Amino acid sequence: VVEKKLTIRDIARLAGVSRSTVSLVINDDRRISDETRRRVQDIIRKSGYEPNVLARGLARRRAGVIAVNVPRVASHVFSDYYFSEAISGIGDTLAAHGDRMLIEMVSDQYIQDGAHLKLFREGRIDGMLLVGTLTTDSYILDLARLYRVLLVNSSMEGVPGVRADNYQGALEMMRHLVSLGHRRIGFISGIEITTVGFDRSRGFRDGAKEAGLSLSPDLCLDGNFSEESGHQAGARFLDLPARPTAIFAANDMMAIGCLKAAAERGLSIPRDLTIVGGDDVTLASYVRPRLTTIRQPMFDIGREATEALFQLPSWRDRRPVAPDGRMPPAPTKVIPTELVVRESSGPPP
Amino acid sequence: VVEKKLTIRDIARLAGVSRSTVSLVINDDRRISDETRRRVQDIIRKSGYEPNVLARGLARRRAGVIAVNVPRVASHVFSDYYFSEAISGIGDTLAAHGDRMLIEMVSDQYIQDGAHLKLFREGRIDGMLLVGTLTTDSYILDLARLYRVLLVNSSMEGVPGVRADNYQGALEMMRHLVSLGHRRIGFISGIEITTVGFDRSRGFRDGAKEAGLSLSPDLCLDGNFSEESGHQAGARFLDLPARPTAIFAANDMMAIGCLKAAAERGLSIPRDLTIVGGDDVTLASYVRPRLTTIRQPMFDIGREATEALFQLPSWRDRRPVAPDGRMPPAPTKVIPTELVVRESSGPPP
DNA sequence: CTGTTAGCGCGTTCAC
DNA sequence: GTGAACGCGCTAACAG
Repeated sequence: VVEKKLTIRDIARLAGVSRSTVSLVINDDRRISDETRRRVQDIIRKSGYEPNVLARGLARRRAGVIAVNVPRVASHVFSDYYFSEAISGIGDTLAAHGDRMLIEMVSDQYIQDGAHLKLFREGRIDGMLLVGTLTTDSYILDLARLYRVLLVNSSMEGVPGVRADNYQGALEMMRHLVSLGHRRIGFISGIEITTVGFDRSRGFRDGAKEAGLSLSPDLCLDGNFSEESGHQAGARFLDLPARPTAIFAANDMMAIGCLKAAAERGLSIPRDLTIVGGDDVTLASYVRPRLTTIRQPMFDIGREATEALFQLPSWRDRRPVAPDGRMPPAPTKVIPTELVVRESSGPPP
Repeated sequence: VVEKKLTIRDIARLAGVSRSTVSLVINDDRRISDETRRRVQDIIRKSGYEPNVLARGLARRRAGVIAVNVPRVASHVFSDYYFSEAISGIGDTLAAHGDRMLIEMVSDQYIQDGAHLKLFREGRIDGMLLVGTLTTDSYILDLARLYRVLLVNSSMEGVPGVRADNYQGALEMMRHLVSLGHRRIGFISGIEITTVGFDRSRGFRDGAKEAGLSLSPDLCLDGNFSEESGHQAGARFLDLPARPTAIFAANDMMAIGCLKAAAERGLSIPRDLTIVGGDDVTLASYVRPRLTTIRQPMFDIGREATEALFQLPSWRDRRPVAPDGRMPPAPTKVIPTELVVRESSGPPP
């Protein structure tokens, strides 16, 4: 019960032609006559022959594989739709291009070992999509200088990327809150070394400024995207002498933590207090009240990122644009977010 | 700004030895003197040379890659911890073995194209882990006859696999309900052509039999694992003249649908009605009341599956055990589930 | 225009 | 410790 390993030689022999002829047929080269082509194709089909991708990759200098790097831990924590959605978008697009997707779970050790670089050097991959990296991951800069690398939903000077416009998203959220009549809005920041966290903080600040609200330090607390940090910050807000009428948490899990803090104090949402988040995770529409939040189109981001990756010049033909050796600017695409208004936001009491 | 592509030739030249010597050094062969070894290793380290994996794979007849096939759609639907957890377990174990993980999103088209077989034939992968396949996916049988293939959390006669013991899990759930005093237990089945759905149905039936409960058809409704199907079935149960005191849904999403049906009728859980599910998805501990459920250790299953895959004989040396040509039975491992008791289950009113 | 020959891409392995 | 052959397919140059 074994399948004989067929090679291009076997096909050539069976068809009574040379190996190169078979190769030309496979690659649809027009110099092969219809008759020969058909005969060879027939034999290939019947025999179930498939060209060996390793040999092909060697010859073409192209592995036909793209790596998708996700943080080792986040794959647990974020198991929610964030990653799976992005990966679906990436996988779809890669499949359309006939490429495959290698998933790498990145740990600190992985980074220290320089495993990113190794993947390229050993010829395993043609490009790399980085999901969930931190703005402090400086090794990416060197990597991007040498190879096709693209950031998915984060940004870094000099590295190409595709991301959601969380600055604008947070700004819109602020406008939503202000339009409801809120003037005392508490903000719980996320992790500032993620692009998402950083951008939402900026959006909050500028939104507050735009509405002429004071940015008292009481109204800005630090969180870390975890439910527990949201719970703690929420508790502090609610125990303030003059508590905010609305709390804007930089992501949904923290907003859910706030919900808990509010419930513990017998507050009814949104009557007594408005709580909003960001991400639109699955949970956001299952908690009660359902969360008003900022939706990021992760599937589309994955898709766009993959397309953009293919557009990047490979290192072989990357050339400075100017005679002084300046490189062309790294292309970056920003995709709009969507404000999702549900029941957790309402006018102040 | 380019990295010169180094080959084994370059290293050999720099070290003043032959290519084979370099190869032997890389593979820690003892016939190389310490001095030479050190010199070569030094050059390799300093130059950042990495052996080309395509060439190596060609020579060794081993790609160093394992495919993980997940259903194209499920990656949305199940985005919950089921897949991400299994994949984490798989990725961890593969990394420990120095292998990489190729993720394939399987659609109907994919199956029709015979893409599974193609991956092996073209030499891209050494083995395949199948997650979320149906018991009706008969193409797997042929595949497993020829190549290293293993089912993750499902089973099929003649195909090796590692799965959770959902039969036992459902049985325990029934014992839990019975021990609380329930005698009228309604069951909402899942998709019967999944191993999980099938096993939980069996567990329900045997559990009912064990407790001497009647299996009236009123008390068995068909669901399809979706929240909506759980909602509908739950509604039918609750509108029964003699409604069950407990509902056992074959998974959590359907149990959540039941919760909704109960809420619509003003029932308080678990005082008026017990509702339990299966899977222990993230949501299960976020809905109110939190769900009593059956937990499957997906991370461990992923890990065990990967280990088991490596133990499988490769097709090159697969031999019948008996002279009559019988093949050795496909190894299967079953991992215990865990009953998670939360607030959604209690004694009957 | 059709198809062939030769050599390449890169590392492994085995006889010497 | 080395040379040569091998694994498999691609491509440039060339002959019919």
